[in-house]
Amino acid sequence: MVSDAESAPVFAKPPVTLREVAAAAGVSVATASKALNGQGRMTAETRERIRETARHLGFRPNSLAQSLLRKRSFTVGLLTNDTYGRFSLPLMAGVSDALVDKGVSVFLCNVEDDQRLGQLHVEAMLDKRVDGIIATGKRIDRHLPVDLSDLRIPVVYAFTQPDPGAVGLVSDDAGGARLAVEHFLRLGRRRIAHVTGPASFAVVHARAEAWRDVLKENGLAVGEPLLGAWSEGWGHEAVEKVFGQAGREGWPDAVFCGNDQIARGVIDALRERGIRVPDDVGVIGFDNWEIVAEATRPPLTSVDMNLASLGREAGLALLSLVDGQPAAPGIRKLPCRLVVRQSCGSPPG
Amino acid sequence: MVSDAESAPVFAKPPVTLREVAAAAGVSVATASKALNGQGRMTAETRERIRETARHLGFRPNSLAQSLLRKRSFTVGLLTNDTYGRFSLPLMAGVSDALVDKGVSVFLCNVEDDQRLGQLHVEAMLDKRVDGIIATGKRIDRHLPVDLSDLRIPVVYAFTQPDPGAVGLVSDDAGGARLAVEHFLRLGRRRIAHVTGPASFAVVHARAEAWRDVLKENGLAVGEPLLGAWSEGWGHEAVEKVFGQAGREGWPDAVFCGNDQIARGVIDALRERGIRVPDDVGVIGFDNWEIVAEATRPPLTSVDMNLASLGREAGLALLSLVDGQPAAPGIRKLPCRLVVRQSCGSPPG
DNA sequence: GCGGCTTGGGAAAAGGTTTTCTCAAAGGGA
DNA sequence: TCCCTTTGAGAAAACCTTTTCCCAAGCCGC
Repeated sequence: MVSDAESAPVFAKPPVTLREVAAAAGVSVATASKALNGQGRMTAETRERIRETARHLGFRPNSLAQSLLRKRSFTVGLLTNDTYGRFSLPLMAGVSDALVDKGVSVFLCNVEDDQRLGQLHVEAMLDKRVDGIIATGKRIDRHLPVDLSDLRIPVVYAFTQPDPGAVGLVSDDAGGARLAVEHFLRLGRRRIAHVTGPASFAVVHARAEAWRDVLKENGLAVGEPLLGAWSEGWGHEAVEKVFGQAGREGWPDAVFCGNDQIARGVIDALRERGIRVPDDVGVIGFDNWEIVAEATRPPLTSVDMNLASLGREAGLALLSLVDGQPAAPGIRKLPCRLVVRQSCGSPPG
Repeated sequence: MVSDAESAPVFAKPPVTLREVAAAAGVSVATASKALNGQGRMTAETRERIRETARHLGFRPNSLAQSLLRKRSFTVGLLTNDTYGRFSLPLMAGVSDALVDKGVSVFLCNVEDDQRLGQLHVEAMLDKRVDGIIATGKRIDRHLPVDLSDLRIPVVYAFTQPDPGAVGLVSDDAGGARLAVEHFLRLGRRRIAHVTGPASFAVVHARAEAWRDVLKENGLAVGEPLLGAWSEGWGHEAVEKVFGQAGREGWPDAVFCGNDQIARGVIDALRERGIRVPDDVGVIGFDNWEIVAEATRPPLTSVDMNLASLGREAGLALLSLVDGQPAAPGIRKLPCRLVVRQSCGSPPG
């Protein structure tokens, strides 16, 4: 089909410049620029002729030159230390999604937990004149290993601990927990246990407190949450602790879990003890990690933190900051939603 | 500590330019440039004085201006349609890791399976004068929804189907399968079943063929692989099919699974039937998805595709292409490795 | 016929850096 | 003392686009 000469990968042919377009159309570069940008005054036919020439030549303006002039690169940096994790991913997709339509590209910077790497990435981004930075991480209550508090460009924090005075977006964990517990209550469940992660996580306390609050508001007995690891194994252990003792009548009829892996462990352990889910006990997880939630038997009802939306919001917030809109500093909490599957049963009706 | 005036986020202060450094040092910009880049001729003290001035002023060259001039942006694009998946992540980390030290930043572009989005991202990257593009995806045997075959910049394909004549890096799935089966053989297992994904995936055939070959080479009976879905559920089903019938003597003593989720389903189903892992049956998975492999009971031995290395290699390959080194086109397969946990038992000795 | 206004379009600067060319001064040999 | 070479450093072009001025021609009213 194509000749050898053409099929050989020749990367040399340089892109066509505005100067060439102008020459081909018989005008000056100034006029050409104005024609293409809808600026300046000229006859309609001149404008159209230039546009046609540009189209024909496949002209695309050099972003580098534009950025240099406008002092705006249409580029932002996304800093994360959660490269392998499942939190950053939907979040990044949301950011990218919100920005691509506005012609903004995203530099992905994985800083691990390495100060040096963080420094390196931030300097590279600054040198490349990013318009702003979004910082994200695997924990809502930890800082990235890098100081962004004194940059000359705007910074938005999403799903990570913001610096004081900065704009931060996080999930409303307490609200998410309420969603779960109130769902149980609507289904007629009354003895609702809470099995969650380690005390060192802020979200553990936020969710536990909300769990406690809802129970109190409804005049129900409140116990202590069971703190452990974020793992299936801890789910098993917890079931042993709670269901391994005493008479059946003291058992919970619902377990609200701090994440989906714990919930998975809980469900498996319950099944192994012959306790039926959802008939005897309802279970709700957190994170709505689909690949886990859909594989449990029965599929797991779970709280979704809407991370993609969080990412989109973060992208838009950064953009408006870049445009000079003063954003209200402080932490904004975005609502979670409950994804109902089959681990809680149906209302008694 | 800091005054209000200082703590207010003022983004205005522009970066210091070479011109300012030159003025402060009492030389021309040309001399300043040469001093900082180790070019040109001047007295050692002049050079050092300029460098000191630059350091003191916190001068950092504007990458945009440099790129414009050098026609080299130290920026590459990473195209993927696997934003939520677990394959792209380690791969992206590897790419970023290989490039950050060379001052190269990575644009992350999530194209989903959307042609329009792909086009949009590619054009944005081209406009921003990326030096090259790495294409990656969730399947080794599918193209991204975008044509990269005729760009004027180098492209490397990693873990996705390359265009003919391009440079492609993939995992050696056959080699990985051999690793697994040979591990079983070393442990004295002789009746090795293979439960894997749908026939529409090329890797399914590559791995199954390697499985078959190793068995043949060792003079063992070869059956048909069991094709199904990439899910835990299919793992359960498969166990039922294989272990649900006939006498114990016909049962396999090992199951090689096409991914870790299937393996997890297999292990759970075996346990539920009272068949012990690894005593009665050994199990090996594929992907080494740690969060799954470590949560199975017992923890799962699995084939790791070394995706981070794949990413690093892809990054380096692209860089050498950008530097004008002609790389051998075609698909290069990178070896897998076996991560041994406890689902296969110990050698008989 | 002339001053002023509009219209269509160009020249040039700006943005920050690199690189090539040029040039003046100094030094050395005869 | 004169010529040639080396040394040290600056001027200017180049990269590509945008934008601000500026200018010439044509038109209006008077």
